[in-house]
Amino acid sequence: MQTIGNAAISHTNKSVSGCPFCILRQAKLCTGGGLENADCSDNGQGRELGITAHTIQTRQMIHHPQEFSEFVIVICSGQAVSSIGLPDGRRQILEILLPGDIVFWTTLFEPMSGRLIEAITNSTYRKLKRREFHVLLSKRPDLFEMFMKLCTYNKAQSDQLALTLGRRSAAQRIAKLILTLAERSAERGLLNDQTMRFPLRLQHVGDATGLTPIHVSRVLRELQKADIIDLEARSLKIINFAELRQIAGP
Amino acid sequence: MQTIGNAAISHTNKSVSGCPFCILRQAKLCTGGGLENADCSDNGQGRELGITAHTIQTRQMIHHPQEFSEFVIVICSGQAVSSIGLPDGRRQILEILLPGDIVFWTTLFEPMSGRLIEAITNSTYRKLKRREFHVLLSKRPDLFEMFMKLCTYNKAQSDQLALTLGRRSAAQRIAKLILTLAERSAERGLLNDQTMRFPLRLQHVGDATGLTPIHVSRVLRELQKADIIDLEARSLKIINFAELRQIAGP
DNA sequence: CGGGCAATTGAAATACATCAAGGCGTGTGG
DNA sequence: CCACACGCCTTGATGTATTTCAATTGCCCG
Repeated sequence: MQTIGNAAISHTNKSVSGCPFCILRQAKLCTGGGLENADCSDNGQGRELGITAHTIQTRQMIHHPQEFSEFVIVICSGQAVSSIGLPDGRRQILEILLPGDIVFWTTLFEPMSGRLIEAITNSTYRKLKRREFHVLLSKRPDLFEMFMKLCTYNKAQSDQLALTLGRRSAAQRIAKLILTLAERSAERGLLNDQTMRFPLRLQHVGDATGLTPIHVSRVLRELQKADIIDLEARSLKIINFAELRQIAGP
Repeated sequence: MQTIGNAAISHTNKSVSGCPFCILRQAKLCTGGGLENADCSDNGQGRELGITAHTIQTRQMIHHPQEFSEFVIVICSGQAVSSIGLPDGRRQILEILLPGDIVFWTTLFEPMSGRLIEAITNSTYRKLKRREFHVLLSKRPDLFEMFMKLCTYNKAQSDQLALTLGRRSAAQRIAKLILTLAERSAERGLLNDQTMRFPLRLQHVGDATGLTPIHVSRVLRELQKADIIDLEARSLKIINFAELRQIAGP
C-alpha cells in the first residue's frame, strides 16, 4: 500500500477517523474530531482562514453537478460518494469518500466540476475558500508537496478504476471495490476485527462498478454463501481475505 | 469544447501539429516543428535545460511499465498510447497521445508510473529532467497555471473514461472514442475535411474501450455500412457527425 | 396497519466474448 | 518472380455473463 506524504505515519493522536490523513489537520488548521461542536474550525488559525464546518444528513447532496463552487471541501466524518452522471440517470461513482478525503482537487483550478457529491451516511465536512487554500499552498511547500502527492495518488486510483471497469468481470470488480475500501478504511483506523461500515446501497455498488444492482445482489450473495464476506446491517466483515483477493485477481 | 490555458487560441504560427498546445512551446523552450533536425531542442534556451529530442518507430515503447523515469515526456509528432496492464496481458488504454500532449504529469511527483507508452506510428518526442521542469514551474507562475489546467483537464478526461467504460454500450464507447479523438485532433489542426489519421489497430481500439477486437470490428463495420464513417488505409473520415453523436449519446 | 423503498429470486432476453475458419495484403527468402 | 509465412481483419456459429422484466419478501416509519 502506498503511503501519502508523511501523513499516514503520524498515528500519535487520539482522534480516530481520517484526520491523520487530512491535509487541514496536517496544516494545523483543524484539530480534528467529529465536529461535536458544529460551530467551526476548532482553533483560531482555522477560523482566520475562513474554514467552516457543516453537518449533513443521509442522501443529501454536498455539491451539485452544475454548481460553481468557490470551496475546497474535506470530509470529516461519515461517508459520501462522488459521481458523474448522464442526463438519463445512469451514473458512475468515481470515489467513495472517507473522512480525511479532499472531495475533489480539481476544484482548485476549475470551479465547475460536473460532479455530484452525495452523503451516504450522516456526515460532517469542512470547507475552505479556494483562494485561501491557494495562498496556503503557495506559502507552505510541505503542504503543496502533500497536496500534489494526494492528486497523484488520486489519479492513479482513477486509472485503476478504468482498468477495472474495462477489463474485469463483475465478481472481480466487486471484490476489488471491497478490498480497496477495506484498505482505505484500515489506513484511517476504521477497520476493526476485519469489519467496516458499509452504508452503500446495492444501487451505489452498481454505480461504482458499472453493474446492475440486481447483479450486485447475486454476486454479493455468492460471496456471502462462500463464507468470504459477511454483510448485514450496513456492516461488512471480510472473513476470508485471501480468497477475496484471489477472486479480485491481480 | 474546453480550451486549455491560453494556448489553444494562439494560432499565429506556421507550425502545424500540436505545438500550439505544447507547454514547452508556450515556455519558449522549443520552436516546434516535427524534429526534422533530430538533434535537439531548437534553441539555446531549451538546450540549457537539457531538453533532448528522440525519434521512435512504430510499435516501440517510449516508456516501460516498471521503469523509474527521471523525465517528463512530450509528444512532438506521431501518435502513441498510454496504458496500464494486468500480468495476464489484458490491458486498458487510458489515453491516445497526440502531438503536444504531456505523456503523464504524475511523473512529476511519482517516478514510477506503472504505465506503458507505446508508439503507434513513427513518432518523435522530447524529454526534460523532472527536476528541471520542477524549477521551471516554480519560476514561472503562468506555466504553473497552464500545467495545473492540463492536469485538471486530464483528470476530467479520466473521469469521463470511467463513465464510458462503466455505463455505455459498445457502440457508444466506440463512437465516443472517435468523437473525442476527432475533437482533439481538430484542436491541433490535425483534422482536415473531417478526416484524421487513425493508425490504431482493432486491438488498440478494443483496449481503449474495454472490448474485444472482434467486436470492435463488427461495430466499426456497421458504422461504415451506415455511411457514418469511412475507415481505410489508417485514415478515418467522419461522414455523418450528427448521427455519430446521436449514437455516442449524451 | 399500510405504504414505500431496498433486497431477493426466477425466467427470459441480449450484448458481448470466445472459438474457429478463411481472406487479404505485405514482406521475405528461394 | 513466385511461394510462403505472418500479421491483421472479417465473418459465422456458438457460448456465457450480465441485463431486463416481473413478482415477492422484508423492513422501516408513519
